Amino acid sequence: MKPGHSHVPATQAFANGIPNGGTPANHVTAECARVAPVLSRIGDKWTVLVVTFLGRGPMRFNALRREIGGISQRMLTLTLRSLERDGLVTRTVYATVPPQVEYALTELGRSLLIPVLAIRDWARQNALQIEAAQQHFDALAAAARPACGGVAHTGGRPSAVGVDEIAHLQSER
Amino acid sequence: MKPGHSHVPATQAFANGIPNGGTPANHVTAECARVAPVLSRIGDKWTVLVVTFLGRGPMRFNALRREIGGISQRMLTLTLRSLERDGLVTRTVYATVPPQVEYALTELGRSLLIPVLAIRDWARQNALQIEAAQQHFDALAAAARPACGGVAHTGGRPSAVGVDEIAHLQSER
DNA sequence: CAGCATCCATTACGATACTG
DNA sequence: CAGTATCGTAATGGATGCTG
Repeated sequence: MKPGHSHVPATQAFANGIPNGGTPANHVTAECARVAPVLSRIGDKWTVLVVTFLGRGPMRFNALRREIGGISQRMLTLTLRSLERDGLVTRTVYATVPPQVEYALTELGRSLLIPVLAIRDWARQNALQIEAAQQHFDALAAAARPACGGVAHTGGRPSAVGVDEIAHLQSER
Repeated sequence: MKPGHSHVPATQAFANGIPNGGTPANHVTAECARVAPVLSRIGDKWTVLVVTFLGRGPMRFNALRREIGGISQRMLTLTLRSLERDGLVTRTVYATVPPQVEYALTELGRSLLIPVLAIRDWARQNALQIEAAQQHFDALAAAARPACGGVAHTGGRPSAVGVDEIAHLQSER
């Protein structure tokens, strides 16, 4: 996600914070208020991809674009800007004709690479197991829903986060 | 969230001397297609929080809600459902009055906890450095942008991402 | 207590067109 | 080549009200 969100989960907690109610969560929420935006960055659609690609070495804009494959120019620009802003990548402009811009991880960026690769590897290793779990879950959900029989209420599933998830990609036109 | 590259020609060879060697490049894109949804899940607004809290032990719905602090019921439900669907948490209903539902990490969920905590710790350790980088970046951006009357010199950079978020940079005070 | 359903605002993202 | 500007759409997520 973009770093734009003004609302971090902690605001409400503190607004409601009863001094006597004694929620043990105070330090936790304060902490995650700082951590949350970083996690949002990690989890947005392209950051991890970009960082891992840059982890192989410096790259120019369109090279990155081509390598990554599905990213729009806009999103690559935005992602790189955010990363630059966070001090995770450097942007070096060579005043040539045509212009060349090279992106590279900073030291901080390389340190991020380590846990990021760990997550990626976890995802890689457990992707099949997760898919299996999903299918199992969906099968049970379908069985538990006596939808058939004529009355089809609107839609069936909200599909907000859960069931859907596999769709929506424009390949090309 | 999911870059379902249905195509992505495997035309590219890495132009930067990547330690890729003989591995076909399309392997990478196919792989990240599987990895991407997992990363999206990780990066959504609440998953990491929920997983880390559950990492401490099983918890009931409203306990979780209270602990986390800023989460709406809807999002907690949705997040837990997704996690359950992915086989990362179990949901146990006790047929008491009033009903009790307990959530706990599965084995898979606990294995996820490891890299997730690594990321969280990274975020924690580098939050200040990132904030500093952001302020530095924003300062430069502001300096490059003449707010009034001045010279509109080329080189005045980003207005795309920057402006909108400096205002909201502070999460809580 | 746990949880769905509905409405609604904000945001993310892709496509497209234009610039230095 | 490497962007920027603008638009439309889809997804995200909060608030509220209803259920067993």
